[in-house]
Amino acid sequence: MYSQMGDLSSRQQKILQFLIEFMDDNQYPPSVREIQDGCDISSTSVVDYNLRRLEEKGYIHRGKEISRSISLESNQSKRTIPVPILGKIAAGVPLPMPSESDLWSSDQEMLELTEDQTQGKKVFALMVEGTSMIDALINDGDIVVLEPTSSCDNGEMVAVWLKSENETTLKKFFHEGEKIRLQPMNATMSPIYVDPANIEIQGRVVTAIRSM
Amino acid sequence: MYSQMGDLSSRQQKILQFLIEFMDDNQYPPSVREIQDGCDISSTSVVDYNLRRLEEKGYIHRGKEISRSISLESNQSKRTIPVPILGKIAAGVPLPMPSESDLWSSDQEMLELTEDQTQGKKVFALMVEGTSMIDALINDGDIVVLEPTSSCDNGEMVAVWLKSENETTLKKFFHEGEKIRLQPMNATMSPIYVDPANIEIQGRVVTAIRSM
DNA sequence: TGTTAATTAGAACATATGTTTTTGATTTGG
DNA sequence: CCAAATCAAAAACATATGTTCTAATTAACA
Repeated sequence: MYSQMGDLSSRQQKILQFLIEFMDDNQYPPSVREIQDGCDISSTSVVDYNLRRLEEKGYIHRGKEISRSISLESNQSKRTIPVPILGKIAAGVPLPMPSESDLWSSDQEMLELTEDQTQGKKVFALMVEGTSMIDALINDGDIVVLEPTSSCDNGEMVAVWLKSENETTLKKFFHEGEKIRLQPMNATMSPIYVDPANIEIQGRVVTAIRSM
Repeated sequence: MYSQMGDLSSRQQKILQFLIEFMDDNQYPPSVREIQDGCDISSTSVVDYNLRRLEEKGYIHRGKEISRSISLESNQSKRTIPVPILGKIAAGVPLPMPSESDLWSSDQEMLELTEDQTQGKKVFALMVEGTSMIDALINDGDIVVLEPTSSCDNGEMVAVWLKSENETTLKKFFHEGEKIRLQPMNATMSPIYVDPANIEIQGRVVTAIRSM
């Protein structure tokens, strides 16, 4: 009996499912006989037969005569990058500029992000406290991921330290003549114009994440 | 001769380094004899000895009498979960309720998320088009991660299909007497009250992600 | 220094494990 | 329906592989 999923027999599907679960639980691939037991198969040769089919069809890869050398061809879950949560960001509290050592100190609250989300950059994260960033569509409890920088290009979303206001905020940055325009993410909100001497860029916002 | 890195002998360091590289190249752990060759060690017993030390010190984990069952205890970058981006969500466009097969079909735009972000649930993702979700602090280009459901508890953030308005929107759900209150995330916005017969819950929002 | 613990070495052992073979059942296509 | 391909079962085989034993060597230490 064949199944809906492409060109795999029900037994091959079951094996593939077992492979995923097994390598999920343990950190190593199962042996032929463990597959046999886990999928209620009567013989190791049947396992071997179906593994060959799975390899032919490109679902897995095997090493010859090497035990536990099955690897999933598709489900290569990408690596994650540990990102330190350095602190909290709130109106009236300056951002702590992170040092190299901060980024690697161990007993730090950590967040696991994919490379997509860090964009390959060396980043740190902050938890947003309060609703003062609401015009940047950032709410209490959100996490913003920042790349340390003290300068930026037009149109980039940055964490800006407003000296006169004693406040750190997230805005889009535009250099316009003598002034700098800080544009909220929220299109219904109005921009503010500040003097270049009054601000200090503290980081470029790479990603914002909200967990419910 | 001992090294700088904590309490590992140079040989143990070399083995640990080899383990990382080997499991990076291949998708499975090395055998004792492969470690022996890779690290120029004269005997398998020496490998075994140092593996025991590495396990004692918490660097690795091994299964008894199981081949290639070494797993790294520290460098366990968590695995990512592929999440399908099933489509776009915009005002006036109903959400496609995903079927089981949709969630596993292959040639689908994919997003890699960590287990933290999916909260271990079987989820799908949608890209937000337009600014109609701005009161939920969701902007054009954002990605929302949803867990399929047709019911929910009070206070949960859900994707709601407003039949009369022919519109899908993201709101916090509150059952209040005869009516249902849909509360925007944005505290400056007002809630709307609707008749239970007029809505259809399409998914629970698990995470929202904005990439800059 | 001498004594103990840690490490290395070589060999052999026990079995875990991939592979093959043979035979039989089931399904598929004309 | 028949023939061919596909799949399953059981047993046996070959070796890959974790483990152990004993002895030698080196490092630690007081």
